[in-house]
Amino acid sequence: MARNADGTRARLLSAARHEFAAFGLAGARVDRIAADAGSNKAQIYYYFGSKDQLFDTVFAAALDDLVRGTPMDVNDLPGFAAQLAEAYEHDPDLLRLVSWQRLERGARRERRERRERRAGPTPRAAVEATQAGIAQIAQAQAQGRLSDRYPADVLLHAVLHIAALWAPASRDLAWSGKPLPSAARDRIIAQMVLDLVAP
Amino acid sequence: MARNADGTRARLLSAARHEFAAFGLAGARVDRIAADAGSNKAQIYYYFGSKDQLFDTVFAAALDDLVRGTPMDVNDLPGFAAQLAEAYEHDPDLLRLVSWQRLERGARRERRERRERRAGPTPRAAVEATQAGIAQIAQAQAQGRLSDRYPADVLLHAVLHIAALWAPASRDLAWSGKPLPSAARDRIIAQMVLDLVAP
DNA sequence: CTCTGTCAACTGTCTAGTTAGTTGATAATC
DNA sequence: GATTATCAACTAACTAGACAGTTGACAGAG
Repeated sequence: MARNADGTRARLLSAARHEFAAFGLAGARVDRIAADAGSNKAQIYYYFGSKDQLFDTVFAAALDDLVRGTPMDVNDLPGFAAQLAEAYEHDPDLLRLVSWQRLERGARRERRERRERRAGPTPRAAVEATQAGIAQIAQAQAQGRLSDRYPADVLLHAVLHIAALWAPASRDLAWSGKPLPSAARDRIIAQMVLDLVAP
Repeated sequence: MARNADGTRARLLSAARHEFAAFGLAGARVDRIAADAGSNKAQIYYYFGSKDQLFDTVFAAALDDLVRGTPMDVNDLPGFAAQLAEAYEHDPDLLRLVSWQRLERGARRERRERRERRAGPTPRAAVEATQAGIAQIAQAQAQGRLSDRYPADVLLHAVLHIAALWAPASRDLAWSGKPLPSAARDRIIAQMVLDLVAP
């Protein structure tokens, strides 16, 4: 086997991303990740330390990628939401990872676990982008370019969730199942956001 | 220990509900459920057949309770959303169960699992209520009492998600963390729904 | 030679599911 | 009304496999 540290690391990360997205932290199998990456289980511990740390690394990378790849445009929140929806469609693992992270690595009391498993660190780039986004929205509201019916953080939160409305991880019983074309979906999402932010 | 089949079954269900809400299907421990219920592991298999079936039972009961306890009022969707939000606040396990169900029991391809674990059945009462709700919304739209900017199923879907905006399982990085009073939260949710449904 | 990357095999623990047997209530039999 | 049979409810102990994490050896590159 050719020696290639960066390549192995990247293959492990990619395999871990798929595995965690599919099965979550508790359901993921370290052996499966190693096998999928064409590597060895020991490599995972060599490179990432533990299963939990591997998950945190995968999650942080995914979120940072998303934030960098789909920057918020405060002057076009409807378009931003539509772009997000397309990112989610293009990579269905993304929102699943987010959901797993909320459920399994969030700040819940975790009544009693073997090892005190503390919540994972939040990815720096994503946190900063979010804070900046809230500030921009607040400013636009102050200038009357956006409705101030809602607090800025609530508004951003709502926009992010509306963008995720079509993701498989959001589907509920109200879902007819008939697949809406991307363009139509984007139009609906943009219109909904417009309904919320129009001054 | 007094013998009480119904009581034991109920205690097991309640313990399972907490356990599954906290840890999900893969993370839940059958032994813990039995211990919490003050019962025995074998009773779980006696009453429910398997861990998966126990989860499905818990989930169906939770969803049916919710649907029955918070019926949709097509003439007051904003109020309906606010009521939902209060139900979610009152029982934080509810939306966690829904999230776990989507992630772990949904119709995903499940790349390869030991046993062919097919997706769980959808609770009858909830499905019927949802279909009825969509029909009512469509009718109200046809009569001009609700905006027809959005298809009826999309509208209901959006309303359900907006109601869940404040649930811990939805919190993302845009979340400031400062707890909004229930009344203020309900007002915001109702306003958002109004923005979407006003003709 | 030595350091880094790699891996097969191993370990101790955990876990879903099973089993064989016990207990208590109810009901039939004398 | 006492004795016995029956069955549902219950339990402790067990099994077989799965799992996260470890080790020690080995190989290629500088």
